Amino acid sequence: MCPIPVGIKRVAESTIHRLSHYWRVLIALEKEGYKTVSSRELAQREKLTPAQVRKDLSFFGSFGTRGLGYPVTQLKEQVSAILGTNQTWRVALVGVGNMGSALVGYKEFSRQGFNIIKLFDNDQRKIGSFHKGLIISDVRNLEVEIKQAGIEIAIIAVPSAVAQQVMDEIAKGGVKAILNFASVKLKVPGDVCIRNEHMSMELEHLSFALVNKITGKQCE
Amino acid sequence: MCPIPVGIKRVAESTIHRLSHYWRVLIALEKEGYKTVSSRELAQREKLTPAQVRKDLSFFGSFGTRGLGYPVTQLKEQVSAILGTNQTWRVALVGVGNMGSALVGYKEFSRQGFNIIKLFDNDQRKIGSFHKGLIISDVRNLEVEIKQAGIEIAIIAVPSAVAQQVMDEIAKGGVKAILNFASVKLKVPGDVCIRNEHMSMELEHLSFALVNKITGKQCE
DNA sequence: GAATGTGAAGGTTTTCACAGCA
DNA sequence: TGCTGTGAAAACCTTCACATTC
Repeated sequence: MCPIPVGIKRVAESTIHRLSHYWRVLIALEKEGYKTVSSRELAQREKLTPAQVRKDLSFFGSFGTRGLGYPVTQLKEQVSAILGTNQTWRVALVGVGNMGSALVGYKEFSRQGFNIIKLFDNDQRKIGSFHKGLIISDVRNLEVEIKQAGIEIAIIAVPSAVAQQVMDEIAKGGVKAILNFASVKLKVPGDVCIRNEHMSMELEHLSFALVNKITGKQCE
Repeated sequence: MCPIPVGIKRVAESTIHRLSHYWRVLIALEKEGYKTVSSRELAQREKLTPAQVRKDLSFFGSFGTRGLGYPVTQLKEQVSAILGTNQTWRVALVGVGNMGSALVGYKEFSRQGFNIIKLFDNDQRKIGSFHKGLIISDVRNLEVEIKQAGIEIAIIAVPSAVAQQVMDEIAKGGVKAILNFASVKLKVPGDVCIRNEHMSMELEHLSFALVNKITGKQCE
Protein backbone atom coordinates (compact mmCIF):
# COMPACT_ATOMS: atom_id res chain seq x y z
CA MET A 1 0.00 0.00 0.00
CA CYS A 2 1.25 3.39 -0.89
CA PRO A 3 1.18 6.09 1.77
CA ILE A 4 -1.97 8.14 1.92
CA PRO A 5 -1.14 11.69 0.92
CA VAL A 6 -3.46 13.19 3.51
CA GLY A 7 -1.89 16.27 4.98
CA ILE A 8 0.09 16.97 1.85
CA LYS A 9 -3.06 17.96 0.03
CA ARG A 10 -6.33 18.43 1.87
CA VAL A 11 -8.96 15.77 1.32
CA ALA A 12 -12.34 17.21 0.48
CA GLU A 13 -15.04 16.52 3.02
CA SER A 14 -17.25 15.34 0.18
CA THR A 15 -14.60 12.93 -1.02
CA ILE A 16 -14.58 11.13 2.31
CA HIS A 17 -18.34 10.96 2.19
CA ARG A 18 -18.32 9.47 -1.28
CA LEU A 19 -15.65 7.00 -0.23
CA SER A 20 -18.19 5.55 2.19
CA HIS A 21 -20.59 5.17 -0.68
CA TYR A 22 -18.00 3.51 -2.91
CA TRP A 23 -17.20 1.08 -0.15
CA ARG A 24 -20.86 0.03 0.10
CA VAL A 25 -21.20 -0.30 -3.66
CA LEU A 26 -18.02 -2.34 -3.85
CA ILE A 27 -19.30 -4.72 -1.19
CA ALA A 28 -22.49 -5.12 -3.21
CA LEU A 29 -20.60 -5.60 -6.47
CA GLU A 30 -18.40 -8.24 -4.88
CA LYS A 31 -21.50 -10.13 -3.74
CA GLU A 32 -22.94 -9.86 -7.23
CA GLY A 33 -19.83 -11.55 -8.51
CA TYR A 34 -18.13 -8.67 -10.29
CA LYS A 35 -14.39 -9.08 -10.66
CA THR A 36 -13.70 -5.63 -12.05
CA VAL A 37 -15.68 -2.43 -12.25
CA SER A 38 -15.33 0.71 -14.32
CA SER A 39 -15.62 4.24 -12.99
CA ARG A 40 -18.69 4.53 -15.20
CA GLU A 41 -20.45 1.63 -13.48
CA LEU A 42 -19.39 2.78 -10.03
CA ALA A 43 -20.61 6.28 -10.82
CA GLN A 44 -23.96 5.10 -12.14
CA ARG A 45 -24.77 3.29 -8.91
CA GLU A 46 -24.35 6.44 -6.86
CA LYS A 47 -25.56 8.93 -9.46
CA LEU A 48 -22.17 10.54 -9.84
CA THR A 49 -19.94 11.20 -12.83
CA PRO A 50 -17.18 8.76 -13.83
CA ALA A 51 -14.67 11.59 -13.62
CA GLN A 52 -15.69 12.24 -10.04
CA VAL A 53 -15.09 8.64 -9.10
CA ARG A 54 -11.69 8.59 -10.75
CA LYS A 55 -10.63 11.87 -9.13
CA ASP A 56 -11.72 10.66 -5.72
CA LEU A 57 -9.88 7.38 -5.97
CA SER A 58 -6.78 8.76 -7.66
CA PHE A 59 -6.34 11.10 -4.73
CA PHE A 60 -5.34 8.11 -2.65
CA GLY A 61 -3.45 6.15 -5.26
CA SER A 62 -3.61 4.33 -8.57
CA PHE A 63 -5.98 1.48 -7.95
CA GLY A 64 -7.20 0.79 -11.46
CA THR A 65 -5.87 -0.59 -14.69
CA ARG A 66 -6.25 1.43 -17.88
CA GLY A 67 -8.52 -0.29 -20.29
CA LEU A 68 -9.83 -2.64 -17.64
CA GLY A 69 -11.18 -0.77 -14.66
CA TYR A 70 -10.77 -1.44 -10.96
CA PRO A 71 -10.42 -4.86 -9.36
CA VAL A 72 -13.51 -5.03 -7.13
CA THR A 73 -12.24 -6.98 -4.12
CA GLN A 74 -8.91 -5.27 -4.03
CA LEU A 75 -10.40 -1.80 -4.36
CA LYS A 76 -12.93 -2.62 -1.69
CA GLU A 77 -10.11 -3.48 0.67
CA GLN A 78 -8.13 -0.42 -0.26
CA VAL A 79 -11.07 1.88 0.28
CA SER A 80 -11.75 0.10 3.54
CA ALA A 81 -8.17 0.69 4.64
CA ILE A 82 -8.44 4.37 3.77
CA LEU A 83 -11.68 4.68 5.73
CA GLY A 84 -10.30 2.69 8.64
CA THR A 85 -13.12 0.21 8.42
CA ASN A 86 -10.73 -2.69 7.99
CA GLN A 87 -10.24 -2.72 11.75
CA THR A 88 -12.48 -2.67 14.80
CA TRP A 89 -12.99 0.37 16.97
CA ARG A 90 -13.71 0.59 20.66
CA VAL A 91 -16.74 2.81 21.10
CA ALA A 92 -18.37 4.24 24.22
CA LEU A 93 -21.92 5.50 24.31
CA VAL A 94 -22.91 8.19 26.78
CA GLY A 95 -26.60 8.59 27.55
CA VAL A 96 -28.71 5.44 27.53
CA GLY A 97 -32.03 7.17 26.88
CA ASN A 98 -34.36 6.83 23.94
CA MET A 99 -31.77 7.50 21.32
CA GLY A 100 -28.89 5.88 23.16
CA SER A 101 -30.75 2.58 23.55
CA ALA A 102 -31.64 2.58 19.88
CA LEU A 103 -28.00 3.09 18.96
CA VAL A 104 -26.81 0.23 21.17
CA GLY A 105 -29.23 -2.00 19.31
CA TYR A 106 -28.16 -0.71 15.92
CA LYS A 107 -26.56 -3.77 14.37
CA GLU A 108 -24.96 -2.00 11.48
CA PHE A 109 -22.45 -0.34 13.79
CA SER A 110 -20.95 -3.58 15.06
CA ARG A 111 -21.23 -5.18 11.64
CA GLN A 112 -18.87 -2.48 10.41
CA GLY A 113 -16.42 -2.83 13.23
CA PHE A 114 -17.72 -0.12 15.52
CA ASN A 115 -18.13 -2.01 18.77
CA ILE A 116 -19.95 -0.26 21.56
CA ILE A 117 -18.24 -1.72 24.62
CA LYS A 118 -19.05 0.85 27.29
CA LEU A 119 -22.29 2.56 28.32
CA PHE A 120 -22.60 5.57 30.59
CA ASP A 121 -25.53 7.35 32.17
CA ASN A 122 -26.18 9.75 35.02
CA ASP A 123 -29.43 8.12 36.13
CA GLN A 124 -28.89 6.27 39.42
CA ARG A 125 -31.64 3.82 38.52
CA LYS A 126 -29.82 2.82 35.36
CA ILE A 127 -26.28 2.77 36.71
CA GLY A 128 -25.18 -0.76 37.55
CA SER A 129 -27.96 -2.36 35.53
CA PHE A 130 -27.43 -4.22 32.30
CA HIS A 131 -28.54 -3.11 28.88
CA LYS A 132 -28.12 -5.54 25.99
CA GLY A 133 -25.40 -7.32 27.90
CA LEU A 134 -23.46 -4.23 28.87
CA ILE A 135 -23.35 -2.75 32.34
CA ILE A 136 -24.21 0.93 32.57
CA SER A 137 -21.47 2.92 34.27
CA ASP A 138 -21.71 6.16 36.17
CA VAL A 139 -21.05 9.09 33.90
CA ARG A 140 -18.93 10.57 36.68
CA ASN A 141 -16.31 7.93 35.96
CA LEU A 142 -16.17 8.77 32.28
CA GLU A 143 -12.58 9.95 32.13
CA VAL A 144 -11.13 7.03 34.07
CA GLU A 145 -13.18 4.24 32.55
CA ILE A 146 -12.76 5.51 29.02
CA LYS A 147 -9.01 5.41 29.48
CA GLN A 148 -9.09 1.99 31.07
CA ALA A 149 -11.20 0.53 28.29
CA GLY A 150 -9.07 2.13 25.59
CA ILE A 151 -12.03 3.85 24.00
CA GLU A 152 -11.29 5.42 20.62
CA ILE A 153 -14.67 6.81 19.62
CA ALA A 154 -17.43 8.25 21.82
CA ILE A 155 -21.08 8.76 21.00
CA ILE A 156 -22.88 11.54 22.85
CA ALA A 157 -26.60 10.84 23.21
CA VAL A 158 -27.39 12.94 26.26
CA PRO A 159 -29.75 15.92 26.57
CA SER A 160 -28.33 19.10 25.07
CA ALA A 161 -28.07 20.77 28.45
CA VAL A 162 -25.36 18.40 29.69
CA ALA A 163 -23.68 17.62 26.39
CA GLN A 164 -20.83 20.09 26.81
CA GLN A 165 -19.75 18.80 30.20
CA VAL A 166 -19.90 15.23 28.92
CA MET A 167 -17.84 16.36 25.96
CA ASP A 168 -15.21 17.85 28.27
CA GLU A 169 -14.87 14.62 30.25
CA ILE A 170 -14.59 12.60 27.07
CA ALA A 171 -11.84 14.88 25.84
CA LYS A 172 -10.03 14.50 29.16
CA GLY A 173 -10.26 10.76 28.66
CA GLY A 174 -8.20 11.20 25.51
CA VAL A 175 -10.86 10.29 22.95
CA LYS A 176 -10.18 11.95 19.62
CA ALA A 177 -13.33 11.12 17.70
CA ILE A 178 -16.88 11.98 18.70
CA LEU A 179 -20.31 11.47 17.22
CA ASN A 180 -22.71 13.97 18.73
CA PHE A 181 -26.47 13.53 18.76
CA ALA A 182 -27.15 16.47 21.06
CA SER A 183 -28.45 19.45 19.16
CA VAL A 184 -25.90 21.94 20.37
CA LYS A 185 -22.61 23.11 18.96
CA LEU A 186 -19.94 21.67 21.24
CA LYS A 187 -16.58 23.21 21.96
CA VAL A 188 -13.86 20.68 21.31
CA PRO A 189 -10.05 20.71 21.63
CA GLY A 190 -8.25 21.28 18.36
CA ASP A 191 -7.07 17.70 18.04
CA VAL A 192 -10.52 16.16 18.39
CA CYS A 193 -12.74 15.31 15.45
CA ILE A 194 -16.44 15.78 16.06
CA ARG A 195 -19.31 14.90 13.76
CA ASN A 196 -22.84 16.02 14.47
CA GLU A 197 -26.08 14.18 13.82
CA HIS A 198 -28.46 17.08 14.05
CA MET A 199 -31.66 15.33 13.15
CA SER A 200 -33.92 18.33 13.57
CA MET A 201 -31.76 20.22 11.14
CA GLU A 202 -32.49 17.62 8.51
CA LEU A 203 -36.19 18.10 9.13
CA GLU A 204 -35.68 21.83 8.85
CA HIS A 205 -34.00 21.26 5.53
CA LEU A 206 -37.07 19.34 4.43
CA SER A 207 -39.48 22.04 5.55
CA PHE A 208 -37.32 24.56 3.75
CA ALA A 209 -37.59 22.44 0.64
CA LEU A 210 -41.36 22.21 0.97
CA VAL A 211 -41.82 25.92 1.55
CA ASN A 212 -39.52 26.86 -1.30
CA LYS A 213 -40.40 24.01 -3.61
CA ILE A 214 -36.87 22.77 -3.85
CA THR A 215 -36.72 19.33 -5.35
CA GLY A 216 -34.56 16.59 -6.73
CA LYS A 217 -30.90 17.25 -7.05
CA GLN A 218 -30.97 20.60 -5.29
CA CYS A 219 -32.09 18.75 -2.21
CA GLU A 220 -29.06 16.63 -1.67
CA MET B 1 -41.97 40.04 3.71
CA CYS B 2 -40.11 40.19 0.48
CA PRO B 3 -40.38 37.22 -1.83
CA ILE B 4 -37.71 34.61 -1.41
CA PRO B 5 -35.60 34.57 -4.56
CA VAL B 6 -35.29 30.82 -4.52
CA GLY B 7 -35.40 29.51 -8.03
CA ILE B 8 -34.03 32.69 -9.47
CA LYS B 9 -30.64 31.97 -8.02
CA ARG B 10 -29.84 28.60 -6.53
CA VAL B 11 -29.52 28.47 -2.75
CA ALA B 12 -26.41 26.68 -1.62
CA GLU B 13 -27.02 23.51 0.32
CA SER B 14 -24.63 24.80 2.97
CA THR B 15 -26.54 28.07 3.25
CA ILE B 16 -29.70 26.22 4.26
CA HIS B 17 -27.73 24.26 6.78
CA ARG B 18 -26.26 27.39 8.30
CA LEU B 19 -29.70 28.99 8.36
CA SER B 20 -30.72 26.29 10.83
CA HIS B 21 -27.76 27.22 12.97
CA TYR B 22 -28.57 30.91 12.84
CA TRP B 23 -32.10 30.17 13.88
CA ARG B 24 -30.88 28.31 16.97
CA VAL B 25 -28.43 31.04 17.86
CA LEU B 26 -31.09 33.69 17.43
CA ILE B 27 -33.44 31.84 19.76
CA ALA B 28 -30.66 31.70 22.32
CA LEU B 29 -29.76 35.37 21.85
CA GLU B 30 -33.38 36.35 22.29
CA LYS B 31 -33.52 34.43 25.56
CA GLU B 32 -30.31 36.12 26.66
CA GLY B 33 -32.04 39.44 26.12
CA TYR B 34 -30.20 40.68 23.05
CA LYS B 35 -32.16 43.21 21.02
CA THR B 36 -29.74 43.39 18.12
CA VAL B 37 -26.84 41.27 16.98
CA SER B 38 -23.98 41.90 14.59
CA SER B 39 -22.81 39.49 11.93
CA ARG B 40 -19.56 39.29 13.91
CA GLU B 41 -21.33 38.05 17.05
CA LEU B 42 -23.53 35.68 15.09
CA ALA B 43 -20.49 34.33 13.29
CA GLN B 44 -18.50 33.84 16.47
CA ARG B 45 -21.18 31.66 18.00
CA GLU B 46 -21.07 29.25 15.08
CA LYS B 47 -17.38 29.59 14.26
CA LEU B 48 -18.05 31.20 10.91
CA THR B 49 -16.89 34.42 9.34
CA PRO B 50 -19.00 37.59 9.55
CA ALA B 51 -18.94 37.86 5.77
CA GLN B 52 -20.39 34.40 5.50
CA VAL B 53 -23.27 35.32 7.79
CA ARG B 54 -24.01 38.49 5.85
CA LYS B 55 -23.86 36.72 2.49
CA ASP B 56 -26.19 33.99 3.69
CA LEU B 57 -28.76 36.38 5.07
CA SER B 58 -28.55 38.90 2.25
CA PHE B 59 -29.44 36.13 -0.15
CA PHE B 60 -32.95 36.19 1.26
CA GLY B 61 -33.30 39.92 1.84
CA SER B 62 -32.00 42.92 3.70
CA PHE B 63 -32.69 42.15 7.31
CA GLY B 64 -30.10 44.32 9.03
CA THR B 65 -29.39 47.98 9.60
CA ARG B 66 -26.00 49.39 8.67
CA GLY B 67 -24.13 50.50 11.71
CA LEU B 68 -26.45 48.63 14.05
CA GLY B 69 -26.72 45.00 13.13
CA TYR B 70 -29.75 42.72 12.93
CA PRO B 71 -32.84 42.97 15.14
CA VAL B 72 -32.77 39.64 16.97
CA THR B 73 -36.46 38.81 17.32
CA GLN B 74 -37.36 39.99 13.86
CA LEU B 75 -34.49 38.16 12.20
CA LYS B 76 -35.36 35.03 14.15
CA GLU B 77 -38.85 35.16 12.73
CA GLN B 78 -37.65 35.89 9.24
CA VAL B 79 -35.21 33.00 9.30
CA SER B 80 -37.95 30.82 10.73
CA ALA B 81 -40.25 31.78 7.87
CA ILE B 82 -37.54 30.96 5.34
CA LEU B 83 -36.95 27.57 6.95
CA GLY B 84 -40.64 26.87 7.24
CA THR B 85 -40.36 26.33 10.98
CA ASN B 86 -42.93 29.01 11.71
CA GLN B 87 -45.61 26.45 11.00
CA THR B 88 -46.38 22.90 12.03
CA TRP B 89 -45.86 19.88 9.82
CA ARG B 90 -47.73 16.60 9.71
CA VAL B 91 -45.18 13.82 9.92
CA ALA B 92 -45.55 10.06 9.53
CA LEU B 93 -43.02 7.58 10.84
CA VAL B 94 -42.61 4.22 9.16
CA GLY B 95 -40.90 1.47 11.14
CA VAL B 96 -41.47 1.42 14.88
CA GLY B 97 -38.35 -0.52 15.78
CA ASN B 98 -35.37 0.55 17.84
CA MET B 99 -34.70 3.72 15.97
CA GLY B 100 -38.32 4.49 15.15
CA SER B 101 -39.38 4.33 18.80
CA ALA B 102 -36.55 6.62 19.77
CA LEU B 103 -37.63 9.13 17.15
CA VAL B 104 -41.25 9.13 18.33
CA GLY B 105 -39.97 10.00 21.79
CA TYR B 106 -37.67 12.70 20.51
CA LYS B 107 -39.20 15.83 21.97
CA GLU B 108 -37.23 18.28 19.91
CA PHE B 109 -39.14 17.32 16.79
CA SER B 110 -42.53 18.35 18.15
CA ARG B 111 -41.04 21.34 19.91
CA GLN B 112 -40.03 22.61 16.48
CA GLY B 113 -43.36 21.95 14.87
CA PHE B 114 -42.66 18.53 13.40
CA ASN B 115 -45.58 16.53 14.74
CA ILE B 116 -45.43 12.80 14.27
CA ILE B 117 -49.12 11.94 13.94
CA LYS B 118 -49.01 8.55 12.20
CA LEU B 119 -47.02 5.39 12.87
CA PHE B 120 -46.66 2.44 10.53
CA ASP B 121 -45.12 -1.00 10.88
CA ASN B 122 -45.32 -4.37 9.17
CA ASP B 123 -45.17 -6.44 12.37
CA GLN B 124 -48.59 -7.97 13.06
CA ARG B 125 -47.86 -7.93 16.79
CA LYS B 126 -47.37 -4.18 16.73
CA ILE B 127 -50.16 -3.24 14.34
CA GLY B 128 -53.19 -2.01 16.25
CA SER B 129 -51.28 -1.46 19.46
CA PHE B 130 -50.51 1.95 20.88
CA HIS B 131 -47.11 3.54 21.12
CA LYS B 132 -46.80 6.83 23.01
CA GLY B 133 -50.45 7.51 22.41
CA LEU B 134 -50.41 6.73 18.72
CA ILE B 135 -51.91 3.64 17.15
CA ILE B 136 -49.60 1.69 14.88
CA SER B 137 -51.08 1.20 11.42
CA ASP B 138 -50.41 -1.52 8.91
CA VAL B 139 -47.71 -0.48 6.50
CA ARG B 140 -49.84 -1.96 3.72
CA ASN B 141 -52.22 0.97 4.13
CA LEU B 142 -49.45 3.53 3.79
CA GLU B 143 -50.64 5.22 0.62
CA VAL B 144 -54.27 5.59 1.70
CA GLU B 145 -53.70 6.58 5.30
CA ILE B 146 -50.96 9.04 4.45
CA LYS B 147 -53.31 10.80 2.07
CA GLN B 148 -56.17 10.76 4.56
CA ALA B 149 -54.03 12.23 7.31
CA GLY B 150 -52.56 14.88 5.03
CA ILE B 151 -49.01 13.84 5.80
CA GLU B 152 -46.38 16.26 4.49
CA ILE B 153 -43.17 14.65 5.73
CA ALA B 154 -42.32 10.97 6.15
CA ILE B 155 -39.55 9.40 8.19
CA ILE B 156 -38.26 6.03 7.03
CA ALA B 157 -36.88 3.95 9.90
CA VAL B 158 -37.28 0.47 8.48
CA PRO B 159 -34.59 -2.13 7.69
CA SER B 160 -32.65 -1.34 4.53
CA ALA B 161 -34.07 -4.36 2.73
CA VAL B 162 -37.61 -2.96 2.65
CA ALA B 163 -36.80 0.74 2.53
CA GLN B 164 -37.25 1.11 -1.21
CA GLN B 165 -40.73 -0.39 -1.31
CA VAL B 166 -41.77 1.74 1.64
CA MET B 167 -40.35 4.71 -0.20
CA ASP B 168 -42.43 3.90 -3.27
CA GLU B 169 -45.63 3.73 -1.26
CA ILE B 170 -44.86 7.00 0.44
CA ALA B 171 -44.29 8.64 -2.91
CA LYS B 172 -47.60 7.25 -4.16
CA GLY B 173 -49.20 8.83 -1.11
CA GLY B 174 -48.04 12.19 -2.41
CA VAL B 175 -45.47 12.99 0.26
CA LYS B 176 -42.78 15.30 -1.08
CA ALA B 177 -40.29 15.31 1.79
CA ILE B 178 -38.58 12.30 3.29
CA LEU B 179 -36.06 11.72 6.05
CA ASN B 180 -34.38 8.37 5.51
CA PHE B 181 -32.61 6.43 8.26
CA ALA B 182 -32.13 3.27 6.22
CA SER B 183 -28.57 2.94 5.01
CA VAL B 184 -29.35 2.54 1.34
CA LYS B 185 -29.58 4.97 -1.52
CA LEU B 186 -33.26 5.24 -2.39
CA LYS B 187 -34.67 6.00 -5.80
CA VAL B 188 -37.12 8.88 -5.56
CA PRO B 189 -39.35 10.72 -8.05
CA GLY B 190 -37.91 14.00 -9.26
CA ASP B 191 -40.28 16.16 -7.27
CA VAL B 192 -39.50 14.54 -3.92
CA CYS B 193 -36.87 15.85 -1.53
CA ILE B 194 -35.03 13.18 0.41
CA ARG B 195 -32.48 13.67 3.17
CA ASN B 196 -30.44 10.79 4.51
CA GLU B 197 -29.29 10.15 8.05
CA HIS B 198 -26.57 7.65 7.37
CA MET B 199 -25.22 7.21 10.84
CA SER B 200 -22.65 4.58 10.00
CA MET B 201 -21.20 6.93 7.43
CA GLU B 202 -20.57 9.45 10.15
CA LEU B 203 -18.72 6.80 12.11
CA GLU B 204 -16.76 5.96 9.01
CA HIS B 205 -15.84 9.61 8.72
CA LEU B 206 -14.55 9.46 12.27
CA SER B 207 -12.50 6.34 11.69
CA PHE B 208 -11.11 7.98 8.58
CA ALA B 209 -10.14 10.97 10.70
CA LEU B 210 -8.47 8.74 13.27
CA VAL B 211 -6.54 6.74 10.71
CA ASN B 212 -5.43 9.83 8.83
CA LYS B 213 -5.02 12.12 11.81
CA ILE B 214 -7.46 14.64 10.47
CA THR B 215 -8.49 17.07 13.15
CA GLY B 216 -10.29 20.26 13.99
CA LYS B 217 -11.67 22.27 11.17
CA GLN B 218 -10.89 19.71 8.49
CA CYS B 219 -13.29 17.40 10.23
CA GLU B 220 -16.43 19.36 9.79
C1' DG C 1 -10.62 -0.44 -28.22
C1' DA C 2 -11.42 0.47 -23.48
C1' DA C 3 -10.88 2.82 -19.42
C1' DT C 4 -7.67 5.07 -16.03
C1' DG C 5 -5.15 9.16 -14.27
C1' DT C 6 -4.67 14.00 -14.52
C1' DG C 7 -3.77 18.94 -15.99
C1' DA C 8 -6.69 22.43 -17.37
C1' DA C 9 -11.31 24.47 -17.64
C1' DG C 10 -15.50 25.48 -15.62
C1' DG C 11 -18.53 26.19 -11.78
C1' DT C 12 -19.66 27.02 -7.12
C1' DT C 13 -18.80 28.72 -2.46
C1' DT C 14 -16.24 31.54 0.61
C1' DT C 15 -13.64 35.47 1.76
C1' DC C 16 -12.12 40.12 0.96
C1' DA C 17 -12.65 44.81 0.87
C1' DC C 18 -15.11 48.72 0.53
C1' DA C 19 -19.13 51.71 -0.73
C1' DG C 20 -23.11 53.22 1.60
C1' DC C 21 -25.96 54.16 5.30
C1' DA C 22 -27.51 54.76 10.44
C1' DT D 1 -17.76 55.45 13.92
C1' DG D 2 -19.90 50.91 13.26
C1' DC D 3 -21.78 47.55 10.63
C1' DT D 4 -24.51 45.92 6.56
C1' DG D 5 -24.80 44.63 1.72
C1' DT D 6 -22.30 43.36 -2.25
C1' DG D 7 -19.26 43.22 -6.36
C1' DA D 8 -14.72 41.26 -7.11
C1' DA D 9 -11.09 37.99 -5.84
C1' DA D 10 -9.68 33.81 -3.98
C1' DA D 11 -10.30 29.19 -2.76
C1' DC D 12 -12.36 25.14 -3.51
C1' DC D 13 -14.70 21.38 -5.96
C1' DT D 14 -16.36 19.17 -10.18
C1' DT D 15 -16.22 18.19 -14.97
C1' DC D 16 -13.82 17.98 -19.34
C1' DA D 17 -10.78 16.12 -22.41
C1' DC D 18 -7.00 13.66 -23.65
C1' DA D 19 -2.49 11.38 -23.15
C1' DT D 20 -1.41 7.00 -21.44
C1' DT D 21 -1.62 2.29 -20.60
C1' DC D 22 -3.49 -2.44 -20.89
